[in-house]
Amino acid sequence: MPRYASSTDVARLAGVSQSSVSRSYRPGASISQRTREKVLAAADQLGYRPSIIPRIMISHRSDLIAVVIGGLYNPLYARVLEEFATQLHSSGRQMLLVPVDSGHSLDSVLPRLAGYRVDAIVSALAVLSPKTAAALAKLRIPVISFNTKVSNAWVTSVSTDNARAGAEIADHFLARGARSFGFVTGPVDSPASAERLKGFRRTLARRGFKNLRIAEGRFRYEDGFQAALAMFACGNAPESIFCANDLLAIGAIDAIRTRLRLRVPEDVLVAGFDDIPMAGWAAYELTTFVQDASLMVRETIKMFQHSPIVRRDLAEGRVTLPARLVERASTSRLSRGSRAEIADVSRAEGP
Amino acid sequence: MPRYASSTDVARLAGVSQSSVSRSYRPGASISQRTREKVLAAADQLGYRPSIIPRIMISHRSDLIAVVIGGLYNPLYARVLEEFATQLHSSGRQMLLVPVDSGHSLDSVLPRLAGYRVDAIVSALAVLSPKTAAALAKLRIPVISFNTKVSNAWVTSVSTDNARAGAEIADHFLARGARSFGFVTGPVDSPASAERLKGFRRTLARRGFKNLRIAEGRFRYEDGFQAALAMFACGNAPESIFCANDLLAIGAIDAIRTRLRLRVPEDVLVAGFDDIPMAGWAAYELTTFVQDASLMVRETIKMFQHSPIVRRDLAEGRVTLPARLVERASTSRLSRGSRAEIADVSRAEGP
DNA sequence: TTGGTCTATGACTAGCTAGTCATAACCAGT
DNA sequence: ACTGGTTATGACTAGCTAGTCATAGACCAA
Repeated sequence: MPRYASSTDVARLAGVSQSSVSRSYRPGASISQRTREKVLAAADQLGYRPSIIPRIMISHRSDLIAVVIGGLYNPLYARVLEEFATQLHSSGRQMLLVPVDSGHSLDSVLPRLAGYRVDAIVSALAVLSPKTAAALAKLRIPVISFNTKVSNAWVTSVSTDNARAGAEIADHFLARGARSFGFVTGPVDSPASAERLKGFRRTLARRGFKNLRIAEGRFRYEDGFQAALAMFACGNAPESIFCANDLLAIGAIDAIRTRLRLRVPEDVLVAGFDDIPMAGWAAYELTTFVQDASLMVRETIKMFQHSPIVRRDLAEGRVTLPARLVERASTSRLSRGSRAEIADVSRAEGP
Repeated sequence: MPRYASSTDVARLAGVSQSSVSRSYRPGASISQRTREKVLAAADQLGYRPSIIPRIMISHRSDLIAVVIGGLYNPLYARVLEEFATQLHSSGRQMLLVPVDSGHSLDSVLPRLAGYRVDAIVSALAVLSPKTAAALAKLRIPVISFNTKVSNAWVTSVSTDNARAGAEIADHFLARGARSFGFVTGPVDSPASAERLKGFRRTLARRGFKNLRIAEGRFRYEDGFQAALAMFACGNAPESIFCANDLLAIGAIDAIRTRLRLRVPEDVLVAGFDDIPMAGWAAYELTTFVQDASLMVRETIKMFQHSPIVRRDLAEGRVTLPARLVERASTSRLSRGSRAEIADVSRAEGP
């Protein structure tokens, strides 16, 4: 067991009081050069570092921020996590990383986090049921829901304007000449996916296109692959497909090209969401929406700088950031008429 | 400031002693049903959860494990991190995530980690200089170096048998008929990359092939892309390329196909390392090596179950795991003779 | 009733650091 | 030498929980 040396141990060895040891580590404290040197020499010999554990008890501040996250297979989340770690670290706080299975609730980990007296919880991905929210309010832990709009006195949220993006891509497809449309969803309980669909569908309807093929996915490459096959299997193939995220879109492109023997973008336009690094790869050149991870994280961290009690009303507890469309080759042009025959996919398997 | 309720608060409200509150949360403790109910009701009202902070002071055990990691842009690392989080969590420990820039030293974060009295440090990616190692030994914090062979009384390591894999892929290329070879490295200070190259080069030499083109990369897609262009730019193009990781390999494939207008695998065989999800994508079908993340993490966690003092010799502090070759289409066949003319890449830009 | 056993409860304490307060040491000016 | 002010130091304490120990109360058998 790694028994850490205490300031008392150092004091004994240096022949001074514990107070002097403590002072040696506080800049600006009233201590003589001579004593400080004695202390630091003794500390070095014992491998002493001041503990912040007692301070947590006294000050009720742990500088620990719990980040509850899952789905790191999605590079966007990996990126967001790294951004969180970096920003928290540089503001002198530590990140307690708590894994959750996608869609799982915070409930089961709450007691443990409370036990460590975390200063705040950032919940990306975990479900925030009203019951959980109530429990959090009782514990008085500020919670920032990342990318999911929930909000009460103790829960605030930072998210992207998904509906707006859905509307934008609809007009983008129309401007490129597409006249039939498909959408590949995320998991049914994903509000982000639902909002993207809503904006997409509403704008299409407003422009007079009510027909929208929808295939279900769960945010993974394989789902996009299968969804594309399913969409093209029963005739009436769409000329453009908007996918709830980039992994789905890339899966769809691979299915369209390698199984259906169609071309992207000549035969089908495909767009995604997130702008993960793979979207820029030469094989895909995927049109997508950038979510500014750095900004989102910065806004999230701002959220718990000020006590939730300071906030005047709930609206202040909600931040919505725009997503920016990045146009790439995957939606550059349709070559109507030259469309190749759709390959037989009756025996379609997974990739 | 989220002032957590204390057991004394609960005791006062419930009209019992602090001891009884504490006992109410310990299964098997000597407490009457009636009292426990009173306590739990009061606790619920105040939103009380026992703090583990005082226990850390008394028992010298924080159940905190620091994981120092960077390079999450590489899906392998994201995967490993998630695995760590999950396994640590299910063994009742918490993960303190510390970000580092690739290749940076542990030194700068060490005082902070010591301040939180972490039970152990897992270092993936961070450099472990002898000086740092000495500091760690003084602090008496066990350190497990993940995927880098370092080892002294307080530092143990878990890594992959990289040289072996390099040898294996050399023979694989030879068996597929390749007679010229290229290698794309990781950053110069990456031991993993160096070992993979070493095994690859030695085996080729042993089989009579001394000529090996080497291009430098830094583990990213863009580097693989540029490395491939550079390799083919000055004539003498290799028939097979082994890349230090999958991102490099995928970048190389994209460059070979979209810029050089050559085919993979017909004109060039390409293999990578890590088996990230993208390696299995239909567009690439990349031959690569699986590192069993789950097993590596399990072995790493085992490392700090037993005090380093218990270990009888240094050899016990080093675990090397095999990497398994996954053959996919990217190395399936060369069609010698039919090789297309290499496109002009004189004005080659990034992807 | 008495003595013994068992259960339930409360008082007390270890563990460590940063801050408060009191005091000791030192210095300069008179 | 003495006063007043400054600087350096030590004693003491808050903060919270799980464990130890002592004791009060309940219960049973004799």
